[in-house]
Amino acid sequence: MFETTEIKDIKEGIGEYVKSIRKLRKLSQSELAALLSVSRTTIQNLEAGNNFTVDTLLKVMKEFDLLDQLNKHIQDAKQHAEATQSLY
Amino acid sequence: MFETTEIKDIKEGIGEYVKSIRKLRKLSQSELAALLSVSRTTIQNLEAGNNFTVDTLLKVMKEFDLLDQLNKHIQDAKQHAEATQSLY
DNA sequence: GCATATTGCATAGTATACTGGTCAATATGT
DNA sequence: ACATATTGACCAGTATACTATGCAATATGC
Repeated sequence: MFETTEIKDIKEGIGEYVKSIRKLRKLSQSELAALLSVSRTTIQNLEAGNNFTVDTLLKVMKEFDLLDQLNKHIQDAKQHAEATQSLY
Repeated sequence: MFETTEIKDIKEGIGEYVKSIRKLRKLSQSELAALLSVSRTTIQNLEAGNNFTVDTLLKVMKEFDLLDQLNKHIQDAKQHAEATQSLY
């Protein structure tokens, strides 16, 4: 049907996700921030669902070895879009 | 084994992906920018693989009805992380 | 070929994400 | 209970994403 998810929902979901994997690794916000060379405030805002840059999110995902997986998703999605394109 | 994908690769991949779905919808950068109430420069930078905010990316994905799908991915990933957590 | 639309890139000003710091409230461990 | 660590929230200053604009290079359509 129609889109029910809002941008705010996604940002909050990402924040909760980052928090859960950070806990999995038994890291404090300060420790994670230090690993990524960003401030704790940046981690705090990300986890709180405020606006942030992709660089910040991707630094987190790189730290947690999620970049290759994400890259596959993006490449698949791109291939799908380009395949659809070529039908016309 | 080890992570081979770099942050820059992801941003470029996202840029190419956005460009391909924009073309699918037969929109110019200016038209998409107007739909999202952002500047063409912002779309240009996103597609070029420069740094950008999640708000910008999510506005694009919302326009292309991709938020629900993205939300599912995030919730699944979060569930997985929390399930792993509870094993300890 | 030509005219028009679109794109890539640069630049200056504005908005805002990021930084570094502090403090109170809340967890955590002994 | 207590001491310590962690978190959430705020604030002032800095870095940078976003805006608006212009222009050259490249597509697109006639």
